[in-house]
Amino acid sequence: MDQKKRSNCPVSCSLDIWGDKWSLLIVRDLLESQPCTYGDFLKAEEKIATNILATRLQMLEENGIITKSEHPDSKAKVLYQLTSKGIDLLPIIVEIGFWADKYYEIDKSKKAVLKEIKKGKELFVKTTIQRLNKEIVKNK
Amino acid sequence: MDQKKRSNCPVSCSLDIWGDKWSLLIVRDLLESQPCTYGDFLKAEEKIATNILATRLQMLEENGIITKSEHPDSKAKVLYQLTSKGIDLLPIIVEIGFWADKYYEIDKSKKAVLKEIKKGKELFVKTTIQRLNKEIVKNK
DNA sequence: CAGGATCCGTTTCGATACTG
DNA sequence: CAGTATCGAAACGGATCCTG
Repeated sequence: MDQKKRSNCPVSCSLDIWGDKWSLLIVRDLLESQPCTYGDFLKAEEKIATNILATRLQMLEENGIITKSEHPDSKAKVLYQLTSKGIDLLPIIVEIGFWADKYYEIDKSKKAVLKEIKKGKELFVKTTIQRLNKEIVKNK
Repeated sequence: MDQKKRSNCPVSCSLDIWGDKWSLLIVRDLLESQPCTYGDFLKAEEKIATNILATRLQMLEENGIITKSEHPDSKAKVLYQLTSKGIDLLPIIVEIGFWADKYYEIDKSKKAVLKEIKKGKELFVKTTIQRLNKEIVKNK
């Protein structure tokens, strides 16, 4: 909401997401399987605490990266999903993937996915962004 | 040094750098102007505290992202520069730049640079990585 | 029962003073 | 100039408790 006073450097602008471990993992979870519930995030293997999760979800919403909406079935469940702005983070996550793949032992299935993406990175990024954007509308 | 026990997810692997505000800024500074001294980092507009800077430089060195070396002129000065592994972070920083440019008001000069890069991203990344790698050897 | 607020001991941050 | 030491403030994170 209140745009923090910050330098005009691109990196500096985006520190809320990239300068925070948990925000990064939330974005990753959403890019992999939208939409997610509060409980879905808690299930992730990195074990985020409930209060930390709540503050990060709020921050990401205020920054226009994600939105909340009701679950069609039960009011109790809340669905979180990326906005277009959030979806546009995909190319960055993909590049992080390439880098990690080069220097660390990563999961074999993830490795295979990255290899496929590399063949046609531009196309993959473009079509995935389109797909995710379409899915937003569906759940409106 | 001691590879932390961590999930094999690419994002999870690289949390030391991307999950920490200061590490990210250090990498940015180095990509913009190698090599840097301790004092150079302190001069950056984000005002990092000396103890924080020290811990981050140590961590980045342990992770093989940067190296320390003596200044040719005076022993008192220490030069920090990226390794090849660190230089390979460039594509990620570039993507962050594109994203920030799309959604935030960024510095005009930076905006112009990004526009140029966009025209030939692949080439820019490739030649810049080559240039930086050559410069490492020079200062050995 | 899912989402999330509250409490509280522990860790980390970060500003400044200080040392080699 | 390149770092350590100190110390109050802030953030973490785990358990538990509320609320619809």
